[in-house]
Order: sequence, then structure tokens, then C-alpha cells
Amino acid sequence: MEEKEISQAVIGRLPRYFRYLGDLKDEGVERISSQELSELMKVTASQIRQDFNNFGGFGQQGYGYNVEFLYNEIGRILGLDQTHHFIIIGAGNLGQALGNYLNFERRGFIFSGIFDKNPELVGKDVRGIKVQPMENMEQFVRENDIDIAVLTIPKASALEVSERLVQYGIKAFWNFAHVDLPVPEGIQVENVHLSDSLMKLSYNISRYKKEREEK
Amino acid sequence: MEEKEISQAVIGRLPRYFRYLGDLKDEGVERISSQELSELMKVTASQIRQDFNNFGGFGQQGYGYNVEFLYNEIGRILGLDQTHHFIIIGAGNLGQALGNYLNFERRGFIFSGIFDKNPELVGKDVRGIKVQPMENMEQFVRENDIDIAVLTIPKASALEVSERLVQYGIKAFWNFAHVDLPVPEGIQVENVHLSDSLMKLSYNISRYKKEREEK
DNA sequence: TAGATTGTTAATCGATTAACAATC
DNA sequence: TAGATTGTTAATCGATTAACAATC
Repeated sequence: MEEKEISQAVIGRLPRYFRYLGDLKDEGVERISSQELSELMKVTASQIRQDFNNFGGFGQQGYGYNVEFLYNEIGRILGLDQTHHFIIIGAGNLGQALGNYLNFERRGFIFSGIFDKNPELVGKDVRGIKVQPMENMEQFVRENDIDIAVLTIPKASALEVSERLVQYGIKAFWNFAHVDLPVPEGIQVENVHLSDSLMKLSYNISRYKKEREEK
Repeated sequence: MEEKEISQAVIGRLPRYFRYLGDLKDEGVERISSQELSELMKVTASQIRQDFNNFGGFGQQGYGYNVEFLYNEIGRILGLDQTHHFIIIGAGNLGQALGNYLNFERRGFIFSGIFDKNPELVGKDVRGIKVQPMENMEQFVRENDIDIAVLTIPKASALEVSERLVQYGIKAFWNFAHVDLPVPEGIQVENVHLSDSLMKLSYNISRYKKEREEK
């Protein structure tokens, strides 16, 4: 079966392709060449062709790529044809914001539950779903076929909570807590470390300022 | 002066070093070798030494690195010794959540204003700061030495708003809108595309599932 | 001094870009 | 058929890892 592993560099670019192709599709564009797409996206045409060919040929010589077909294929590769139920752990500002965000539903991610240890938040309504106490978590995960846990809790509790969730059968974490989760093999983790992102911005501001001062 | 450009791959790892060193410092650890740090962080000791040496020698042969010194140096490299004032454009769930997040202040990022075009949100209090109408934006940016704009608005308006902000003197964007901002040279952009991140997670879930089925 | 560990050069690996034959 | 553009191989570039001399 020998399927070659796709590098995370390629995977990381797929959502951006998907976004551009979706926009093109909405604009009614039917076909596009790697050359045209490269100008639009500011990447090399060579990279685009290499990336797509990781998954087999999606184009046609002399024609280019059919926008809608390519869009659908990339969506399928990304697993967006599947449905995933997720719960949010931590009903603070960020947890509530993510629960309220509707666009995830469009991509097959279904907001199914939200939990918090703070009794004052328990019972609060987040887009039609009531915040539950942490004690309900195990039963809820086991009974509702939950794949993904979104962690919007402080780093201090993230490790312990993630371990419990693995036991209950969670397959993936979308981790906003500012720690690295040491999960077992086969459990997926995608980190969103907001402060790391802000620090990178900070570095680039400082660096540019320094460059200008040196001139 | 010939200062070599540091690759973004290295920059991207600095916040993680910073986090680990901060934890070590808090635990009272005084010194650490690249070998020990590599085991902790699950990266090679070689990479750690190469990364640090981009900025000059921080260690000492036979001793290792002084934790506190290294922590401070990396903080300085990241520009965390500077103070930056930021405003949030878009006072929806995510905008409010970011405004309420206190940890950014610790790193020198000062929440200074929040704006929304929705009159129902105008006047609302977010951590002691009232949501202002978009019309106030220009004057506020010009008068309050604002460096960073955090964009938590829909993609439809992000382009137009970012162009205006550049005119008003904004130097950097922390962009949560799901578009690429075509900013002029010298303006920094750090993107946080949440749905891209979720799609990567989706891919990895699907891929792992497929792998298991093939066995 | 001897041992430890960095700083740095060299080797390897992987990702990106270029080139072009295949083919629609 | 001729022109266009992919799919794919080869060349280049950059990042990571290994090795080891320098040095604390």
C-alpha cells in the first residue's frame, strides 16, 4: 500500500489553497492554471504543482485545474467531508467566543458541549448549550461520540484535564492552553498559542525598527 | 554592520524556549545544558545551540546556560522589554475575549481601545475600556501612539479597515480575519487563522484513522 | 588539570525552485 | 496539429543534525 507520508509543510498550506479556491468558486471562476494561482497567492507555480501532486494529479495538461473539482478534492483531503463533534473545556471569554463562532459548523465541526469548574458559569447559555460542571464531562464524552476537545483553560489544569479526556476516548485536542500536551501516540494535538504568536509579532516589529535605525 | 537575517523558523521557536526557561526559572533552576533542555523540550541539543548562537554566545563551555540570563536575553530579542499599545477592531465575542485576556499586559502589550461599527456594542465595557464607534478610530490612533491593531472583524471589511489603519500610522496587525492582508512593506502582520488551524487538526484526525484502517 | 559542554564547521536531510518531457 | 500547461525529474537552496575543536 506504500502511501508516502505528506509533510506538515504541505498540509499547512492546504487550508490556504482551500480558501483561495473557495473564493474563486464563489466568483464563478471555472478553471485556473498554476501560473495564475501563483500570482494570486504569491507563491511559486512550481510549489503549487508539487503540492497538488502529492495527492495525485488534479489537473489537465494544456487546461489547468478545474476550480470546483480542486476545491472539493482539497476539502476531502482535509477531512472536511467528515463530521466531528467537539466540546469546549473552559467557559471563560475565549471558550465562549469559540462556542459562539458559527463558521466551524460549516466545516463539519459541531459544537456539542461546554464545561467549566466555576459554579457561577455553570448553567450559562452559550449558543443554546448550557455550561456543565466538570463532573459531567466523562459521561458526556462517552455517550455523545465526541472526537475533539477544545482546551481553553489555564495551563495549570490543562495537563490533568487532557489526561482524563484521553481516558474517556477523546481523539484530538485543539489546545489554547499555554503548555505542550504530552499525549499518547495517535492522539492529535493542534496548538494555538496566542502569546507565542504575539511574541513573533513583537520580534518583527523590533527587528524592523532596528533595521530602519541602522540606515 | 552586516547583521545576518534570522530565519523565521528560528524566530518561531523562540517563544517556546522562552516559555520553558520561564518555567525553569520559576522552579528555581539556575543552569541547564543544551542536552538537558533538549530532553525536556524534545528537540535536538544541536538545534538548541544553533538557535541560540544566531544571537551570539549565551552559554559557557563546561557549564551550560544560566537560566535566568538566557530567559532575559530571549525576552529582549523578542522585544518584550518594549511596550506596545494595541487596539482591537471588532468587539464581537473574540474581540472581547482578547481584550479581557490579562496575560498580554505582562509581556508589554497594553490594551488601549476597542472599536465596533455595531451601535449596540458601542459603550459596552471591556475590562474598563468602552467600545467606541469606528468614526473615533482615526483620532484615537493618531493621538494615543498605537502600534498594533488586532483585527477581529469579518473578512469582508478587514481589507478596507486595514488600509485605513495603515494611513493612520499603525505599524503591525494581529490578524484574526480570514484573509491575507496586502499591507505595504515594513508593516508587520501576524495571522491567526483559527479555521486553518482546525483544518490541519481535521487532516491529522482523518489521516490517522485511515492509517489504522489499513493495518 | 581533567571533564564537561559550548560554539562552530561539516555532513545530511528535506523542502523549494527550475526545467522540460509528456499530454491534453 | 500547435499551444498551453501539467506532472515529474533534476538542481538548488536552506534548515537540521552530527561531529569535534575550543575553552571554561
